[in-house]
Amino acid sequence: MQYWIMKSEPDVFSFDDLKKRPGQKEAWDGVRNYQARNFMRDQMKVGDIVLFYHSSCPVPGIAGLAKVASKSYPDPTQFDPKSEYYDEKATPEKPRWFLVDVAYYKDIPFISLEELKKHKELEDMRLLQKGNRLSILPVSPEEYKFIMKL
DNA sequence: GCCAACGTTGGC
DNA sequence: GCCAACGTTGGC
Repeated sequence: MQYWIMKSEPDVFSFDDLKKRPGQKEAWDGVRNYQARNFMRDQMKVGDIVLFYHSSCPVPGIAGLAKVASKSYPDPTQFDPKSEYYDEKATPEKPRWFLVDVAYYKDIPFISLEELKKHKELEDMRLLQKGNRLSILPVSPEEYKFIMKL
């Protein structure tokens, strides 16, 4: 079992939005970065815990907990010419982009980025590294435990 | 295979 | 809206 951070812009899709979805579940589509794709395709397992992170907003931070709710499968938006995520080089026979379903797991008090930065124990977190732009990142068990005690 | 140009991310 | 960081693209 692994831990992850998945970023989303709350204006586009927030943790509350996830809770309101049918089955409180959503396909994490639109990821178009190979490293992030590889995490979903190769490493995520059903039941992995996801820190749902709000980015590009007035107060960035961890908004709640979710779980990986499916194995990885091809992102259907890559085949849809009308989608903004359409990829003309992808075919159903040779899909390029993969995703997993993510399901609501648990409410926690909001933990801001500012708060995370205060703790020496978290200074090596990939999320906090300078220049990090990946929308999906692994979180170590130690980091997860520490964050849950904040 | 190099690398410059360009685009995107995301905090501030 | 700015800008640093970094990924991707495409010419050579």
